[in-house]
Amino acid sequence: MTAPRRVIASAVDRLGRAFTIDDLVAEVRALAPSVGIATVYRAVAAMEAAHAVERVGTRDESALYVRCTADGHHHHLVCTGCGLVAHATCPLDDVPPLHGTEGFVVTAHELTLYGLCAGCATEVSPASELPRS
Amino acid sequence: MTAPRRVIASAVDRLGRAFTIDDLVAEVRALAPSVGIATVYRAVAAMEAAHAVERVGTRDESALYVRCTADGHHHHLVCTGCGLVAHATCPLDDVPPLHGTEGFVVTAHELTLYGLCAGCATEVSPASELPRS
DNA sequence: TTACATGCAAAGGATTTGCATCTAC
DNA sequence: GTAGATGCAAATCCTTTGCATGTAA
Repeated sequence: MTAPRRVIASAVDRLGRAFTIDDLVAEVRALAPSVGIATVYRAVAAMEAAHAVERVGTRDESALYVRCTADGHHHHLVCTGCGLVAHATCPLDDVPPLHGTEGFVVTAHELTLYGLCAGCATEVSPASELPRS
Repeated sequence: MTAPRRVIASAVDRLGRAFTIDDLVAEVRALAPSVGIATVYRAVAAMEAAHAVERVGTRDESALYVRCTADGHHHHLVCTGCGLVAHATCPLDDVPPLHGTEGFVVTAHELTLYGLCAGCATEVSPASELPRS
């Protein structure tokens, strides 16, 4: 575990919300200005392989990630106002089969929930956007 | 409605499965070799705006699309073996709240189901992969 | 006609990689 | 000492855009 990796990991923790590589680079460089972009990309790839972060889509042509604190099968609830992320249990666990499957055997699914967090829900402007993919 | 648009639309129909722009360009050029890549990108963007196709993720760094035949809110079931796509009703319609939301108001969700179609489920090798995002 | 579609090539932008150097263990 | 990490710059590759031309209505 090298110093840049430590800085990157703590930057992800400190962000506490969905982030792009650019977001993360900015956060990292606030503390360690010399860290290269390639290093951040490589660190995020490693964290993704280790299930420490998960890609939840795309924002402005860039990959969007969230820190994955929960173990096992779960999903993410992303606030479209501020990017805050919460974990949610899988609502499909209780849903038996699936309609319209036409002989399909479902082996996996991807689910991301979007909404407004308690803070953003009470604000005036419903905020702009966040993801796309 | 120009000739290239017509060719592209029918190519999407003929594919009948999840496709990348490259897949579509190949299919289009089998019939109309002179069609430019930019035209395909523009046509797909128009079809996406018209809800005729939907982006369901990424495969090999390229956007992955499916043709959207159903109206209204629905999801897609993508065969990881052959890319065949089926439509599925939303299994979350029946699921009331959500656990672990911590004050979140859910306004939208993205769900894509993966599995094996009837044909691929009976084959020997479970096939490789398909999406990523 | 008149606005929109097309094709080509160039541009843009995120992400990856080569390589020499450095660092953790 | 050695494998892996780093940083820089160059390279990749998907996607978009400028522009002159073509085409549908």
